[in-house]
Amino acid sequence: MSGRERPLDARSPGSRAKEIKHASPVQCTGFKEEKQKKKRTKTQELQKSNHAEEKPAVQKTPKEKATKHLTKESNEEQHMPTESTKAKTCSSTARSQKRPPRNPVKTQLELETAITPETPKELKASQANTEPKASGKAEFQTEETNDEECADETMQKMPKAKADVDNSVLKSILGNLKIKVKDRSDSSKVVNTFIKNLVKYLKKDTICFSEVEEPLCTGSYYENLKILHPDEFDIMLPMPVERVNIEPFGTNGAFYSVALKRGKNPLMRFQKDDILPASEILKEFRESVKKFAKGFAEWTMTPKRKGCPAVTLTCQVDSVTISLDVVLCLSVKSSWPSFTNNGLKIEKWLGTKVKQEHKRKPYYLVPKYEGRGNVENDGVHAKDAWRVSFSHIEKDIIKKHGSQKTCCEKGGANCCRKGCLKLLKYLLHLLKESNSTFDKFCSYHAKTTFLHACCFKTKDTDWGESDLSQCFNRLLQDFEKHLRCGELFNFFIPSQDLLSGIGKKLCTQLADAIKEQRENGFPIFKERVR
DNA sequence: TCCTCGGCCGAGTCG
DNA sequence: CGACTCGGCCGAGG
Repeated sequence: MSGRERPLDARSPGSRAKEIKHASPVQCTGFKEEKQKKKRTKTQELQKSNHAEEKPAVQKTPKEKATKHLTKESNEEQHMPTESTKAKTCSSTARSQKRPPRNPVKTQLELETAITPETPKELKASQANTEPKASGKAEFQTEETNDEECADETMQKMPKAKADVDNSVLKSILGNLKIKVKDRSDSSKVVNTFIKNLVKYLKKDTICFSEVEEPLCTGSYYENLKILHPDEFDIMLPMPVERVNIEPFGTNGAFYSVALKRGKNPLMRFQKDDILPASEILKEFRESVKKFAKGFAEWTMTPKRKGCPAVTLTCQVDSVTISLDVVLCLSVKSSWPSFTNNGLKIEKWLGTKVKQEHKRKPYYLVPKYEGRGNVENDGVHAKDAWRVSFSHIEKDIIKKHGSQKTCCEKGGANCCRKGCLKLLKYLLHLLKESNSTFDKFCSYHAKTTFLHACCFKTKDTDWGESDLSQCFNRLLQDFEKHLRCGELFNFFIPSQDLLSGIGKKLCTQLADAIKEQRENGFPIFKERVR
């Protein structure tokens, strides 16, 4: 895909907006083990000596816990603007195409037992239950239907039993998608070490990038949405820009030409004719990373890809090739571009306060363009345009996805939102693998569909843990609808249609493929297991 | 149930 | 005094 995500803008928090400085994950890498040991013993000591007063590690009683939470929340509110955010890029898409295919799912007892024998039929049958009889319109109407038709429990149980079957199948698939602890540990160690040192290097040994801020870890790995292997990492390195002028590049509101207003920003040296040329900055950044990476023999630079904002490096960890996208971006702490005004419609889902908090965060600009770099627009080359990114907001929303604060927390009800999204991503991944003409679709399409769906079905009870199958099917139908009408608007920038660059025919094909899977009990999931 | 990682904060240290 | 580092705690996930 060619880049397509777009973030919006946010009102700047004033001065403190930045401080993403403290300990980033990256910081505490190498010492982690030692640290943790120490930590543990220390904690024990503390507990013994009961020196604790408030925050001590003692929290044994629920009461204390509650107190803590409260404190924390209030802290959060106060520090809101500080929260680290990340922007994500589309790079992952391009990357996924290039990455060596790996077999997704390994056979697992769990799955086999769950799926049992004559899968297709059984699944199909069960599915028939979950779905409304006719077309896949509003699945949720099933509920109503049920209410009407079957007032008595037995009737209600029937569909439920089948739904349970579906759920168990899907859950076992989700189980297979989990990342193993050791894999996660191994790869995060490697990545964190590299990034930590890269940032140090940029700060101390470069001029242009000396002001780089704490890394923003974005992308599915850090959203706990990564499936199968921890093999893709997206790290954004923000450069603060105090005052900038941005002018839309093109008409969809996702791309901009950027000019620094006067000041002593180290990037100023790149500015020509009131344009901060993305291509040159990216080039310089790439050089710096390259220079640094020479000291890390295990990491290999991958060739530059046109229109891709990331500098990608790969590293072999055990049998897995990890790819790390490092994206230089501009961090803008002023209000989001006006194209975002009608986006991020999360009021009914997460509330207006949450929305306001998000909009006070900075937004990011990544050196990414669409189409040919030579295309000119008001004297600006496309390759020098920047695309807005709101990955940090996406990450935050996905982490705090409940309409109730306690959703998926201890003591709160669990929902199946993340499960649904993981399954959708996985299905898309498999379909792409089976048919290379689907290359243009990417997981960002899945994520965007999901976010829109959350705004439509806003209650946590709309995504009950036990309704996984129903919710997943509903999400798939949403996706199909978007595909059939060729419209999937950027969640932050509604004027950008993420499907606009993809042929209508292709969209329809994908919709058909998904429908087929849905109606036949997802044979593609099963092929993987056998 | 216990462990690891990521995220956040405050204390401590350095310049 | 501010910038940076370290250590501790917590939640999510496995």
